[in-house]
Amino acid sequence: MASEKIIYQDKEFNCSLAFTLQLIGDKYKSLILFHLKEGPQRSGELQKSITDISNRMFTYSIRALEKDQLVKRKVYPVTPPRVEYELTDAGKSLIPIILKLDQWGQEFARNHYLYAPAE
Amino acid sequence: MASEKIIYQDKEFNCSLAFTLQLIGDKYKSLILFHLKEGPQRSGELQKSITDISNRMFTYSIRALEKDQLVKRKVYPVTPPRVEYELTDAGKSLIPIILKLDQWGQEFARNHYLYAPAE
DNA sequence: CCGTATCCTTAGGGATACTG
DNA sequence: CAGTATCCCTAAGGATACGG
Repeated sequence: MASEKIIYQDKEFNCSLAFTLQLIGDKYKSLILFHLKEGPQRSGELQKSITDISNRMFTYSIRALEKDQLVKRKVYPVTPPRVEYELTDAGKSLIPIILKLDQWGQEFARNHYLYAPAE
Repeated sequence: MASEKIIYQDKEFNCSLAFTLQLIGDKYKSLILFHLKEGPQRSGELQKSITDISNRMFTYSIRALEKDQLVKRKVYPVTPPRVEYELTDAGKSLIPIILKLDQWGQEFARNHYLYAPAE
């Protein structure tokens, strides 16, 4: 049994699911992890791959993921600067679950006819 | 390939993961589904099982889940009223994934020593 | 190219009180 | 018991501009 409480950033979680959601349950973090699944990506490329994310939220989210050690940041000291992000082992361990969420959404959308008709 | 767009409630999603997150990626919805995994629950019991949810957010979330056909609502015409919620098939299909997220959180917390010491 | 800072708007969410 | 309605506040998030 793991019914003890999790303490993280001055918050208490009596359910580990609630804790997981705190880490990746927002609008962008799991999308970022998802787009890193093939390997390291340049910062700009990564940001572009996530449509409709503002610069501000991209930085905010990737910083949080970095602090939680789900992604690693690599800086190449060149001009102009080159920055790459890649998944840590902990980050990688989330990918199979995120893939399932993606697949689930696909099926749900198909079953409910939510796909826009192809042009 | 399923690279077409998903349209849902006047929003476009070019990634089915983003769509999934729209459905259950907030603070409470997946928690509610999670607590329904054993079977139907009375409204009050369900709400109590989710610590720290306000009445307002409980109603709001369960209505959304109902509209998305992830939970079913059963009303017994008695006084005082008795209302039960249970998972639909679509809702049930999410449980294995949610369980994995829960387990992932447990492990992560253990690896990072985030559990409060037992008393 | 990469990131920070600032300003501003909206949406998420708590507390309380009230009805069938 | 189950649910709405109201009020209010905080945090999520967009847009823009600027600096190393």
